[in-house]
Amino acid sequence: MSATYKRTLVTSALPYANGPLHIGHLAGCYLPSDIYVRYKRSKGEDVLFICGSDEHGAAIPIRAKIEGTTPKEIVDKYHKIMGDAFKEFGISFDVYSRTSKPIHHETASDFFKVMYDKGGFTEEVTEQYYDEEAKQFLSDRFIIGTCPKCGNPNAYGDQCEKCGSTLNATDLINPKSTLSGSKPVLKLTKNWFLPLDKLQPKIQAYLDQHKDWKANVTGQCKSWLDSGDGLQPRAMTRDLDWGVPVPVEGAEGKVLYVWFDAPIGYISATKELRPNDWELYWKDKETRLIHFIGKDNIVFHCIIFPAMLMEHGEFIVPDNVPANEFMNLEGNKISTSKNWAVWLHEYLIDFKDRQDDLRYMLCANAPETKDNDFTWKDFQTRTDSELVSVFGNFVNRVLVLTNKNHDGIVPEASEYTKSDLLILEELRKFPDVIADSIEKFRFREALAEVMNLARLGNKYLADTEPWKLIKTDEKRVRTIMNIATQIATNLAIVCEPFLPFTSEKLFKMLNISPLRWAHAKNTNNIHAGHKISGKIDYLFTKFEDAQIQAQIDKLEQSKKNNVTITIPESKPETSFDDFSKMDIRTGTILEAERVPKTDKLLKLKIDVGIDTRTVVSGIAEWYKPEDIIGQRVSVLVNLAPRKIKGIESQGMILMASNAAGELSFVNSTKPDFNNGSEIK
RNA sequence: GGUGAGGUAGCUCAGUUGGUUAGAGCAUCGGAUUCAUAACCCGAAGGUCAGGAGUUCAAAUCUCCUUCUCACUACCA
Repeated sequence: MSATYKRTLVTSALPYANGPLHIGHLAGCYLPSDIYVRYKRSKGEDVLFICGSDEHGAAIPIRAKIEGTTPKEIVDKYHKIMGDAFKEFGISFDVYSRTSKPIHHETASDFFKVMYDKGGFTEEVTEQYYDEEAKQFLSDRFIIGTCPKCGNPNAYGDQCEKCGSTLNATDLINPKSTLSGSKPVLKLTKNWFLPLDKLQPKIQAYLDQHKDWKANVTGQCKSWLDSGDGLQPRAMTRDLDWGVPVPVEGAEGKVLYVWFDAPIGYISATKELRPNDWELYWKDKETRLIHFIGKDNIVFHCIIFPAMLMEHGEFIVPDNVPANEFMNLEGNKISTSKNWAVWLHEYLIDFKDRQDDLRYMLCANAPETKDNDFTWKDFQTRTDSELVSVFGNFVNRVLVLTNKNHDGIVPEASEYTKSDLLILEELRKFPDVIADSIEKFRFREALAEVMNLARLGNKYLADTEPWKLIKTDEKRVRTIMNIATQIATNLAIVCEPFLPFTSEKLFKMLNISPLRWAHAKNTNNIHAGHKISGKIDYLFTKFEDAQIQAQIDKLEQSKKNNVTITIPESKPETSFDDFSKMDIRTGTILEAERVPKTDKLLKLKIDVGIDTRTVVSGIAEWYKPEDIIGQRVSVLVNLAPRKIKGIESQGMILMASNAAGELSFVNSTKPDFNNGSEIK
């Protein structure tokens, strides 16, 4: 299929510039794309590799506000950290751009304009809050007010973090702008929507043409198309001042939705790289467009972006989106906020010049078909017993024998035995086998084949025993060592996409310039009489137990530290009057049972002194019903009753919540306090 | 609860459209060997393919049910 294409455009998901990169990013997206691109380049194919930082979206100004700095400082900081980490790990982007660049603003803006002029959007006018002092519309996150449901005075416009309910900013009582503190006013605002509902048949047809996509990818697309009412219109503009301004009259103070502008970043980065012929890569039917992403991005790359490209009209659409699943770490989900991660910039310090060891592990154990687990112990085992013992050892045996018996000069092959010819035949097969796996995006399989080539070499040496024969039949040994050296040379070629640093090192030790993929089919890449480097170094070394243990300890530590990391800021001042409106009493749980068909809810019967009442509470994740009978609790008793899952809840239990989101009962510490005692 | 993806050897994972005796690496055990980083090479053992029912000459693979894990989503007063 790829034979009909003249060139390939490969993109990697634009990482969001509000935090550093970890091994999950590498394993899920950047490493596979890099392997793919390096392989294509080695084959001499026309390929571009595009990436950059995603620097827009509401999360960045919010983070800036929290850290007391500007959005620009945030994105500058992380753009550098991420770009450096990619470079250090050999992720060989042809361009690493960023969406804050003028060229991107211009490209995204034009893209929107073209779609707009064609009537590609529907307009919808809604009432949104506007801050008259700051002179801008407020996105939901910038408004706080009293939650209409639980009375929490600090609910955000999109969600009340106290009761968890999803809100509209207009639902809030006493809304306040977090920008100026002033009371926002309701103003009509217009936003532009991509009518995905109307585009559904087109998207369906597009997906139907790509039955060869990975199961996890098609599965998720299907669930969007088939669920409920199918696709829904989605707003492509936001009332925000951080991003690409909407290039339409009457759109002052609006920017493009971050998910509209981010994938266009692929286009603007290509423009930046190839100002003269970028269109060849985006508009020519003979270009194959491939997006490497993690599973969290599937919907945007398989549905929304293709829809945008189709509606714009001039562009080709993605031919494949080989999304990976997630990588877990030591049995737990990787989490930036919980600091449960192996950070790339830290790995580079702790394990200097050992990028290929990590590249190897993350590819050999990549989450290609399902979520996988990374453990440090496994990492140590696999590098020790595979990279060191199989790959490195084979190369070392060849080089040491050559130096010892042949003064470092590659000996000539004279007569091939039958088994020699079989080995050479095997050797010639490897590049195609490996290539076939890479073309199918099966990188772990491809890497396993690379290792099999090293195994072939080890076996050949074990079978022919040149160190014994050297005493009796030097001529035969010369042939054997010639073949062994050819194997090592071809290994240097085929390992390059996966282990670029190792490949370079190996070519240096062989004292030849790097060869390309097509050469790997030859069995005489290194000529008799060639002098290899006198300086022989191990390609890989084992990890010390202490090094590995230190990493495990570091993670354990961050688990503990994490609890104190994020303590929520104190809320605005309140009055005693407001507080004394709350009627909080001590109580005792008499009965507890799970609410059917929910994960978190327990139905409780509580004696609060005044009466015995039913309370529904979202604590099932932390407490088992049978364990909390007789538990003393604090209950807000004058909260308006509310029906939850058909059960009327008559109050609310007070819970302490720590940084990890765990809940704990709050109660009076003297056991003989009677139910119904006031808490004030 | 809804949707999607999964459950295969002690561990980490392959198994393409149903087709001989279900594979690999690591770990384990035995053998051989010393050029090599206690490395390599040969061999053995190890599986009721989550459980059950069905379709078929034939099921890890297709259908249904049950169960568990993960992601998104709903539920949180």
